Amino acid sequence: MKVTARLIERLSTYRRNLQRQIPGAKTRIYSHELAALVGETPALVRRDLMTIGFTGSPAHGYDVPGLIAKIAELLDPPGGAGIALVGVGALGRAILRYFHRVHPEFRFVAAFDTSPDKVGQVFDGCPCHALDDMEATLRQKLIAFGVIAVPADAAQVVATRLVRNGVRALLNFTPERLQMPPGAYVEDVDLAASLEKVVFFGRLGATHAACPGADMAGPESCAANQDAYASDLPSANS
Amino acid sequence: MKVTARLIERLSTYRRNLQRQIPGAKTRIYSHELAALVGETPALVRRDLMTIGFTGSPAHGYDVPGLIAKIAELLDPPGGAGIALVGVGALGRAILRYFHRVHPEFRFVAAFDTSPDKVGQVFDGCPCHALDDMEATLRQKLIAFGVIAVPADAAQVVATRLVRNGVRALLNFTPERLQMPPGAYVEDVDLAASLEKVVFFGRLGATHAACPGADMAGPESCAANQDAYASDLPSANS
DNA sequence: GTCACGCTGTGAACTCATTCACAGTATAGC
DNA sequence: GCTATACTGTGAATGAGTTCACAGCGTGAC
Repeated sequence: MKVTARLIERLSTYRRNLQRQIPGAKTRIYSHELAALVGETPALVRRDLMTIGFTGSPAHGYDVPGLIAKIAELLDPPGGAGIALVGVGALGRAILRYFHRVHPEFRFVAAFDTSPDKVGQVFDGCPCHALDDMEATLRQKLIAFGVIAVPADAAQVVATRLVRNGVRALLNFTPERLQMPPGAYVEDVDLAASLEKVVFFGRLGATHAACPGADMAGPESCAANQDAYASDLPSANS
Repeated sequence: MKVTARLIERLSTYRRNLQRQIPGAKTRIYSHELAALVGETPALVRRDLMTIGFTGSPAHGYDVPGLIAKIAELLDPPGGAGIALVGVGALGRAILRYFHRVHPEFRFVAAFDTSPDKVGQVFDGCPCHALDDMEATLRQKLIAFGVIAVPADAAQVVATRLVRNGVRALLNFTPERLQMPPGAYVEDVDLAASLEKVVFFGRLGATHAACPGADMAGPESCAANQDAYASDLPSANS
């Protein structure tokens, strides 16, 4: 089974979108339906499900609960993942709140910050420790995953401390490229670069009539779904 | 010039990392130096600069201020971009604060929320309006870019309203796949999927010794830079 | 019972992105 | 001035990732 990051990302959205359907309304789904749900092609959906070894039937498509279970088996760690957050600033707190409310399956079991008035507080169920307690806390709670939401200059230092104490993968909100030992994984979320893309392609779409096709080609969602826009959407006026 | 989203993303990080260097310390840079700075290959850096039509000299490499200027010319809209935020919850406020502090070049000129106690307030320099004022405000301030940080169910409705009133590109923090008219651009930031990747590949790295190479191949940063880790890093103990 | 349909599973084709590899060239050293 | 060096610019090779296209099959209609 060749597992790429893109595949994991898509599996995650498959599951999320399947769960979002009214439960029980549809216990089976065709590749083209799931594809429409997540904005991919039916062929890719079929290939992905083939890749993870989940098979459907030509007659009824794929079994929804079974697929959700299969994805869970693949993605979810057996005991539930304990995650640490470093940096309880505005971004850090937003992350804690967001996951606490929307994705409680990700358990943030410890946060770390330098600020004395944050240490000791509990943010959305996650206790904030002093940075000095990091080593002890990480080892005691067997934390294997970390989220870095500190200023860029501190990122590498923090990352190094995390991986030295059992953390094996990081979500990095810093623009810094982190040096990691082999085997460790870093997923970067670069908000500035993302917004930069928005501004660039938005400007493009304005000038030329086009994102797609000709010359300066915009990607992804850009003009995907040329069909069925406009009038027959959930109306939003007034 | 064939411009892809990946290219824009890299250009953004090239610039950010060049600017982060002590100004004036280095007015020229070689492709392999820039590559090391951003975690890419020298060949890709050269290809990217070639793509945007920026040339260096074999003797001295690329001119740093010139390159920064060239990227700015390409990425930055002439008048500065006016951006709107919809959804001033925890995530929305964090976004406002983050960009206000770290990237003030992105000007958030209006925010929108349903909650009456937020309307009228100013968050990090960005005034919050009622959702009903969206149409007027967007048109009056000529806002062309939007950031969606509302609950998933509201995302499509909000997106539709935005693009109907002049917004041409969106940054979408919702897992919802937005239906857009052709020419409009959506950049998705899926925090749950990102964390899911972290958990998955972190777990992999634990079990097998490997992310790279064999069989279940992890991507990106995973074990990139096997060199120079460990002891000679900015020390972080105690 | 038989037929036609529409779906899955998948090898092969294709497209896009990255890396290789080297010709061309400007400098520094001798 | 001439040679060795180290880099850029870029066509070609490679390698992912995605889509095509179709064989195979279970189901519903008649």
